[in-house]
Amino acid sequence: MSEQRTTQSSAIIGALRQQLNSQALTAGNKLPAERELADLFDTTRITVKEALHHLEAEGLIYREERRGWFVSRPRLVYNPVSRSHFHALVAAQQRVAATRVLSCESVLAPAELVSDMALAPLSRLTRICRLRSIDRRPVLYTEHYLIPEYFPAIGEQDLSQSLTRLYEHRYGLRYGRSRFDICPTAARGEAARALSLAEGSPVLAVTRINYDQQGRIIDCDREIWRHDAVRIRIDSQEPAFSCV
Amino acid sequence: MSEQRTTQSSAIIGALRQQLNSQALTAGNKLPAERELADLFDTTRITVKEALHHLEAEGLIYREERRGWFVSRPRLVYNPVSRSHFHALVAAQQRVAATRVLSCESVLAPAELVSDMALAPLSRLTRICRLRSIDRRPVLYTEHYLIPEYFPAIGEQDLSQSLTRLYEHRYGLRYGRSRFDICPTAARGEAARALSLAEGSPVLAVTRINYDQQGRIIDCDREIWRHDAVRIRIDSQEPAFSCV
DNA sequence: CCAATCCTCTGGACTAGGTCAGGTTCGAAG
DNA sequence: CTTCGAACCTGACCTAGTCCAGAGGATTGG
Repeated sequence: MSEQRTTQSSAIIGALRQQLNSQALTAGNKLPAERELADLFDTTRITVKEALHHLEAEGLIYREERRGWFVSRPRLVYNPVSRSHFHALVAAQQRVAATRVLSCESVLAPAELVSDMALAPLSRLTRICRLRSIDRRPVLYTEHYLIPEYFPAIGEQDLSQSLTRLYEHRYGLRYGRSRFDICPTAARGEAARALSLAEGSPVLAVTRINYDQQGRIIDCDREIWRHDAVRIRIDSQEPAFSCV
Repeated sequence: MSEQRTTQSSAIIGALRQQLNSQALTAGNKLPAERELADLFDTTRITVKEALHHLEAEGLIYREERRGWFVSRPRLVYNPVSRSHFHALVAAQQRVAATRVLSCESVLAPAELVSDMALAPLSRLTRICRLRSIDRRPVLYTEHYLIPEYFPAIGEQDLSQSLTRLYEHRYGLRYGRSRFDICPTAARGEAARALSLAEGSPVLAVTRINYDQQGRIIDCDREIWRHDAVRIRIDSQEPAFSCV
C-alpha cells in the first residue's frame, strides 16, 4: 500500500502472495507453469522466475525439479535441544513422517570432523545417511558419524527408527551434553540430490556433536533441512547461562 | 572433481570458490563487476549472476546495492540462549561492533504479536528499532517491542547500549525464561532497507519472547540477521529437557 | 495385463542485448 | 577548504527468445 515504485516482479509477488493468503492457492497446490505465468502477467520467464525465487526464499512456495512450483505446507516446529523423536514430533503436529535409510558404511573421517570431534587423523567413522519426509515430501537429509567402537554391528539394526532410542536400548549409551551449530547455507552434492533441490538452494544446516554422560564424544550428526520446512523453537527455562 | 556434466555457471562457481579458498580473494575484497566477470568467463551477465547468487546463498560472498559483490567475513558465532551482550560478544571474536538507534516510538501492537504476547487487542507497545554492525558492515536489524508500563521514559535512555543491561540497571527487571524462534526467511521492507539488502534476500529471523522472573511477559524482540553473517551455536548442558 | 516406447510438459541453462537509478568520484565554482 | 554537479560505475530490472533433459502420462506391442 505504501509502495509507490512498483516493479513488475514485485507486482507478481504481490499478486501471488494475495492468492496464497486468500486460500485460492492452498498448501500442496501446484502453481501454473512459469511460461503460463509469464503470459498471464505479460512478461518474460526470467522476470517470473525472479518473483518465484523471492517467494521461495520466504518459504511460501517450493519447487520440484522439472515438476513445477508448489505451495509450501506449514513449517515443522522443531526443538533440536529437546531430544524428541522425529516421527513422534511430526505426528504431534498432525503430519505423516517417513524415514528412508540411504546408506550405512565405514568412511574416512572428513577433515572438518577430525578437529571438531578431536579424532586421530585418518580415523574411520561409521556414516549413516537418511532421508526423512513429512507428508511424502523429503524435507530433511541427515548424516550421522559414529565412533565405530561404541556401535558394533549397527549396520544390522533397523536404522529407520530413532537412532537415539537405538543407542540407548541396544548399546546402553545415553546422551549427556551436546553442541549445536545452526547455519543457513546452500544445498550441495548428495544432500541436494536427496532433497531433489537445485544445487545452491538455501537450506538450514544443523550440526551437533553429542557426548555421552561420561563426557566422551559418541557421534556427530549433520542435518540438512529444506529451509522452508522448519522453524526452530527453543525454550530456555532459566537464565542458567553465563554472560560473555 | 567427480562432476562430469559441468554447466557454465558451476564452472564459474568452482573458479571463484577456488580463488576464495586460495586467499587470492580475501575477506572484505570486492569482486570484479558482473559485466567484467561475464567477459572473463565469456558468458552473459545472467549466467554470472546465477553463479554469484549461488555463492551468496552459501554465505561466501554478499552484495551491497549497486556497489558490488564482496567476500564475506567469517560468521559471528552467536548463542541466543546465553544472554551475551552484542558488543562484548563481537569484541571477544576480535571484531568491531557498532549500534545505531533507528527509532523509538509508541506503536499499535502488530497482529501476530497480540496473540504471541497475549495482549489485549489494539494494545500499544514501545518499539525500538536498531541496526548493528560488525566491522562497519550492517549485519543485524532488531525490533524490540516493550510493554510500556514496565519501561517509563525509556526514550530518554541511551538505547545504543545493551538493552538487557538497561532493563536490569534502570528498571530492575531481570529475564526469567524465554522462547526463541529461529526461522530462515527473506528480507522485506524496513529490515531489507536498513541492511541494504535486496528485497527477498535470505535472512535468519530470530524472534524471542522474554518473561521476567515472575513469569510475566516483558518484551518481545525480533532480530533479522544477514544469513551469511551468523552461525548459531548452542551448548545444551544436560539432557534436562523432556521428550515429545 | 504388462512393459517398453514415445510424446508432451516442465523447469534448467543459456544467449545477447537494453534501460534505469542509486553510489562514487572528481573537478570546478564559490 | 567546502560544496555541488556532472560523468561514470554498478547492480537492478527487463525483453525475447533458444535448446536441453528429466518427469510423467499415453500409447502400443507382446
